[in-house]
Amino acid sequence: MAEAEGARPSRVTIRTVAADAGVSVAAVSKVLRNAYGVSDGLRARVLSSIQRLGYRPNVAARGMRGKSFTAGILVTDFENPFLFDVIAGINATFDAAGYKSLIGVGKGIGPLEVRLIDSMIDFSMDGLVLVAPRLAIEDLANYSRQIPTVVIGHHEPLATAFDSVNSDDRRGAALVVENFLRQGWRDIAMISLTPIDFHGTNVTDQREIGYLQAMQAAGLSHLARITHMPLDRYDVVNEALRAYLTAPGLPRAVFCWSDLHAIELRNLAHRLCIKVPEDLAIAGYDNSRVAALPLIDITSIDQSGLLLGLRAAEILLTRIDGRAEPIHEFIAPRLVHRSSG
Amino acid sequence: MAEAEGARPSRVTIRTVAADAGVSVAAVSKVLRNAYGVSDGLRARVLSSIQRLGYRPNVAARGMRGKSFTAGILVTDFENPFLFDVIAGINATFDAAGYKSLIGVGKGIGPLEVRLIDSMIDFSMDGLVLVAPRLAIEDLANYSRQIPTVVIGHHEPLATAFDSVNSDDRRGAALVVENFLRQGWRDIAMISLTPIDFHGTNVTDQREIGYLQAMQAAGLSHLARITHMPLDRYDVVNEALRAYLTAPGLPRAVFCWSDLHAIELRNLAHRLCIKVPEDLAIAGYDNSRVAALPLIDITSIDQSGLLLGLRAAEILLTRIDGRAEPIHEFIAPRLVHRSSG
DNA sequence: CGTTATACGTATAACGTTCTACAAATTTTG
DNA sequence: CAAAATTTGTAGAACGTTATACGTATAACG
Repeated sequence: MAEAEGARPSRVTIRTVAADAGVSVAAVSKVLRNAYGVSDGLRARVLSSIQRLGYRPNVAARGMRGKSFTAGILVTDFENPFLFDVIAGINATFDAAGYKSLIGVGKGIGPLEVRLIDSMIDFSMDGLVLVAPRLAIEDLANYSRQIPTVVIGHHEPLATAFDSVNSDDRRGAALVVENFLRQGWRDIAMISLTPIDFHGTNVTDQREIGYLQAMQAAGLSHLARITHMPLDRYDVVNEALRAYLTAPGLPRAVFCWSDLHAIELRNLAHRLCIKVPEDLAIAGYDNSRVAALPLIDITSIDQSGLLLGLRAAEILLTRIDGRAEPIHEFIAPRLVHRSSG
Repeated sequence: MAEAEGARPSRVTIRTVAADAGVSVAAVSKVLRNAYGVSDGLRARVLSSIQRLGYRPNVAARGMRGKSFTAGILVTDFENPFLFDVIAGINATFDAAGYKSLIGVGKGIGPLEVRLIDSMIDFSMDGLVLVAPRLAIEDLANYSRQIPTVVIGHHEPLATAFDSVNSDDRRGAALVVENFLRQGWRDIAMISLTPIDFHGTNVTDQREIGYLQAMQAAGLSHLARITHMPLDRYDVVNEALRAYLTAPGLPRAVFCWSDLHAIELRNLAHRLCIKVPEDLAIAGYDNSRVAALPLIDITSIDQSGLLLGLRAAEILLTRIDGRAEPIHEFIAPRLVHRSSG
């Protein structure tokens, strides 16, 4: 395949279309936005010109005055398989509404997230979906005043400038405890995430509260204990889990903050000849594909990422349309039982 | 936290800065682009105003005349963990060059990919990195004439309008065959991907060629056989693999197109009491994190996604800077040996 | 000391849209 | 059938930048 070298072909603009159809630029714009005041004849003429020339409105120029019909999605990274479903859900809603989305990867680094959001605003996107942002709370408040924003995975029920959609993390944690109790285990511990945020309203806290409350409800407060671990540094996690398994006072059952912890834990248990679930029961969170593999097979909480994404996008669209009152919504989690506990 | 309701604050523009610094808009623009003809005094004044007001140039407006310093990345989906490294590599290079990236998820659906690329062009992005695009060849040729483009995971060494960076897929396949041969196995089969593309230059073909050539080099052409399977539909894959394992004439060793196949295969073998690697040796591709888990532990080819991404971004930057001669580069793959074969 | 370079700034026309006025043509009224 | 109301289309000013062309000071030259 050999294509012509040299200058890139000049773009078909609204002016090209107007000239071709023999009408004014304004008329073409009206057709594009299907605004008031176009006859059927004119519309047909313009539409056929658009078709013939393969015209596409320039989003950048469009955004400078009106809407760009594009929203930005900010995620931390792709390592967490849960995000895949969330994004699929968001995009499904957007597709149906004629919106497009572009994704930024913030890697959980505050300053990078800030830059990406800046970038999205600068591209005059119409709205933002932030998934588990690590932003400082004042940045979040600040941005949401500049651009319609929906947050997933960040509890802040009193915020008015942005909306949120969350899995009911307290309920999720309770589901795990109840599941363990049903099997007769009482010595239930939790492995949670090392706090990284400065504020006290995030997902991790909710799950810990849910765990503690469920233990209390069962009269087991004295057995409840939480160990914190990071998620990002693989070797650190591995070392910490190994220490956890070899220390005295190993619990009967462990509720892990993420499948990634749970998977690692089952692997290590296997190596150390600790039988799962006979000696140690394990449950994870996110119901990831790996957890479902027969060789791994870990009980997990399904957050229904798809639904979270769907709703977040729907809510964003109404916020873009001018709604001012905040919406804070919860999605019910679901426990998937497997051989690990 | 309660923030003020109502109108979103109006943006700080280049005009605001100019007024604040007591200079012309043009002067500010010059400082921004560090163009010729600004005194140190003026620069300092403008810079301090920018700082104080928190001014950020609007990328959309910027892109309408000059560069937007943003590139688009198109990926198929996030299910394939290999993409994670690629994106990290791309972003590392971009970061260093003051570029930002926004990601579109094409889900391997041609029309959606087309829309996303359109969108990126419309946002006047400076360039495109396409990762394993499913685009029709004429679309690819067409787009690469409109905007600087680098493709990863798509072999087309004669293309002049775009650049490419690829893992040496033939060599990767050969590495697997050689590994199996070293262990004394001769009856080596391949599970490849059901062809989805219309053209004959893609990754899948390259791996098949590499496999066949390596078998031939070992005088084993008569034993070489390739079975095709899809990747997307989980249940279909599972069913196909089960049939594969129970049919007569099971090979001694299987080279799988992706870790996702290999993982599923090892799981099923486990269920069917086929010992790995004693009865059946398995190798995958991509060296994903799951393949590395002790409970899974599958021999795999590392494509070095990070390096692929790094180089692709570097090459894109030079193409944006005006290079006209095409670059088509290869990265050497590496075999990671594990217990599966 | 006049002439020429050179450095520094400024107006202002793009870029591709949207959208508010407004004019012209057509239809509906009384 | 004139007056009013409505429909249909057009100018042209934004939007926030870049970049060209052009003035001035100031410095260098013979």
